[in-house]
Amino acid sequence: MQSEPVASRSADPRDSRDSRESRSGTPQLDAVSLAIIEQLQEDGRRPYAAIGKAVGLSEAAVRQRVQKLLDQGVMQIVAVTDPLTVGFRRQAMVGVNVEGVLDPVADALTAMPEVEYVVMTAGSFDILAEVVCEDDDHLLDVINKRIRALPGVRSTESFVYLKLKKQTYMWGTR
Amino acid sequence: MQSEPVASRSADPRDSRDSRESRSGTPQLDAVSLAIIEQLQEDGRRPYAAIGKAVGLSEAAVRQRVQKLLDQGVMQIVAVTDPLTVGFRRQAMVGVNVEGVLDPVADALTAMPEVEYVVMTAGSFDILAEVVCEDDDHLLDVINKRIRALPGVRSTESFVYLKLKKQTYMWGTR
DNA sequence: TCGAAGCCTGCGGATTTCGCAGATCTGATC
DNA sequence: GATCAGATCTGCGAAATCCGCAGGCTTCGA
Repeated sequence: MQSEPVASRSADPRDSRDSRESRSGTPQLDAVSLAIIEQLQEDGRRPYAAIGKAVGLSEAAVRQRVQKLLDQGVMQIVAVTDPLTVGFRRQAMVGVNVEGVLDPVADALTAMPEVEYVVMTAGSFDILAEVVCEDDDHLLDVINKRIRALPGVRSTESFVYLKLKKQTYMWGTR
Repeated sequence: MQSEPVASRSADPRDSRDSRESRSGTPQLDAVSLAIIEQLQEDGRRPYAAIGKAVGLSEAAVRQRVQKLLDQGVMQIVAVTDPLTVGFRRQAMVGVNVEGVLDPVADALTAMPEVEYVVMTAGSFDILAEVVCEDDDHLLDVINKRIRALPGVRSTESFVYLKLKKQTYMWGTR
């Protein structure tokens, strides 16, 4: 989860227990957990026994691993849709430029229910945020009154969605 | 199960009856189906009986509706993760400017396995594409050798991800 | 009026989930 | 090297869930 180089993985006395965490707090996943995730990326409701057969583990072991992955927040099993199908008529990606530290702005964006996706980036924007709204008024309100009003926000640029062409969640399956 | 976009729906002339389609080919969802989707956005593995109790339907009815929603491609139930956690070290959003028609370029991007997300936008980019790669070399290769090489691509701008702050799939839950 | 289609309910039987106890393995400590 | 603690896996009933199917109700058009 961190852009930090993983190079310095020396003998850290602490990271013995648990599933070995890097200093960024990101759990280290072994090949079996990756295989389980891959199975669930194909079908989030696949039975544990079927997954177990595919990855070479018992049903109970798969169940425990899945539960742990969910608890740790490594993955979530959810229904995804095209928002346009579900009644949200306006979506946009908003590029944000920030003065000073990024985190307060990123946290404020994260707290907004209309914001589905927040990522800090390197490039001509500091933060990219995806906004899902019901109509133009709503979108305008979120961008102009709420996002641009945040302290530290220097400027924003919006990209209104015209058509969603692809949406996948299957890295690992390739 | 398919890497097919959730967005694209088959404009089949036959299914005029069915659950009533608008001319965009998008199935019209009633309040109950929306409520079911909402339940599954909270927990993709929630039992049908529990969903039925929440939306006022029998277990079998929920099951049939869910199956239909999946078949129609309205929603998918999948595991989602932060790719950085799962071993993909470099991600970027790529803004693309196109000369002429957009669709050939958008389709070419959609066909690339490293591209997870493609959307046509209004604004200073014509297309936004999210790229998931294993390392810097891979990312560089995709952006410079593959994307920029597409016929019709006038220019691109990349935003390398530093940290994913938020990722939700819960429209309707608000 | 009739038939077809869509959607719902109820109901067993097969399957899956769930909780738990015991076995195994690994690393840390002395 | 002996031992202990923690984590993980397996096996196994009991409970819950999933699944297919038959039947009822309603709508719509011939």
